[in-house]
Amino acid sequence: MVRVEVRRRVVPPPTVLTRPDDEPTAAALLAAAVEVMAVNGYHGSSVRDIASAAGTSPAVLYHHYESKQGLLVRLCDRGLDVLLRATEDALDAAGPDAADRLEAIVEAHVRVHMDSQRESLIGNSELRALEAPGRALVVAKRDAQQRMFDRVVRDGARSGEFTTTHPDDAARFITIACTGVATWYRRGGPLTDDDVVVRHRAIALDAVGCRR
Amino acid sequence: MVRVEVRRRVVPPPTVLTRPDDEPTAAALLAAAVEVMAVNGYHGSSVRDIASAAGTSPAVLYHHYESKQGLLVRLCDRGLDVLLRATEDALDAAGPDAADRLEAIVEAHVRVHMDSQRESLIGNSELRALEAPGRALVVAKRDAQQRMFDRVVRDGARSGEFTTTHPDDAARFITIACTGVATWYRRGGPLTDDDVVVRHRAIALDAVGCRR
DNA sequence: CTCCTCGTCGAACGAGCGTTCAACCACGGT
DNA sequence: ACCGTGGTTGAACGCTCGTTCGACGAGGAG
Repeated sequence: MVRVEVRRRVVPPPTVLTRPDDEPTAAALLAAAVEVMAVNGYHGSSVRDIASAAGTSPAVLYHHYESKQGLLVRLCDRGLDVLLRATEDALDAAGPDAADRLEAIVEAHVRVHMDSQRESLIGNSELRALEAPGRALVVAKRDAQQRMFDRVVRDGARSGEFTTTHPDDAARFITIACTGVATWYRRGGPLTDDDVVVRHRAIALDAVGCRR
Repeated sequence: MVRVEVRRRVVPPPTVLTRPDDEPTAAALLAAAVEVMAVNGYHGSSVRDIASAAGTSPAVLYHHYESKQGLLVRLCDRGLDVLLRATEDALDAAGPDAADRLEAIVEAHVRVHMDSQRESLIGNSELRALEAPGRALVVAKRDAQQRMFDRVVRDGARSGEFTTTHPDDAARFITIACTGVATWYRRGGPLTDDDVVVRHRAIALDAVGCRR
């Protein structure tokens, strides 16, 4: 009996797929996908729409990405990496006070959702369009992000800096509200980025019952 | 020259369209659409999916609704009516204290988003799938809902019951977090409906800086 | 009994979807 | 000068989409 390695073939040649951003066309396709999907959603955006927005043809999209689905996965994954990285960096730079730490991650989270607004929108509204393998990856990273908020709020509650009696729920409350910034923020609107950050830091502190 | 009335024909017979819920099949179609679209989104759900989930054929869907788009509009519209109605009723029944009023509308908002979870999900994530006329209607009702929160928080801030210095932002913060309940709440999960309500009332009060 | 009306439904329409592929062409090695 | 190679492309694949329509059959009027 001969055992044949069939599984491996499911994954296409990795050289181009694992580093798609080196190729300028791959990056253009990713950017175009962000643009188009943020407006019409995953199922509402056709491969032709995305390709033509990137100035190429559908066929070249398939030279750089496994499929439309693979493009979405890459897009969400990269977006979440940016978010996680920014939040981790903010925590590293913050002092030991729970209030400082909460303000730091709220600011990081909110800024990413303004700077990478469309990626964030897609990452949060197209979770259901992700098929199993990609979804697991994205959900894991979202959970990791949530856990950072949980930890900071829990620490503050334990130390008595925060008076909230429901730290995990308050943490989720805050995360959702800060993520929601991507849904309403408009560059050039009545609030500057800094305005949005300042207010969200303040409201988040209130939400955990921070004595100030 | 003869002028022919062509426009009129675009709109199908109105008797069935203006009161679709009286017809059991129309109601079944609406329920099926909620079920299917909550999972796959508007563009990800086909008319055939919806019709077969309702136990009928695509053709009968077009006897009860103008189009797939019309079905979505009706769905969002009805969902928002339920939400608005619940929130208005809660305000009417609440006392004069800003804290009581905020708790009342938070509870109403959260309960609707748990009871009509799928409708709420669709209404909040498929806004972009709505075409111009329907979208205007839905946006107007969403704004009305937001304005109720704005008013209550502003009143509390003016009277000094709430110490927040950014009442409108806090109101939006709260609305978004409470709307987000529809994205994570699971019936039979670790938290009962009442748990969720109690916690959201408490956190919302904290978020506006309510002295208690 | 006959006819006419009207709701119902299977079948089909053209369009657009995600995806594939064979032909193509520029180009580097021999 | 020649050939082989590998990225690029227009065209096409099979399929599913939203929507339409003509045949059908039950039921009331004459």
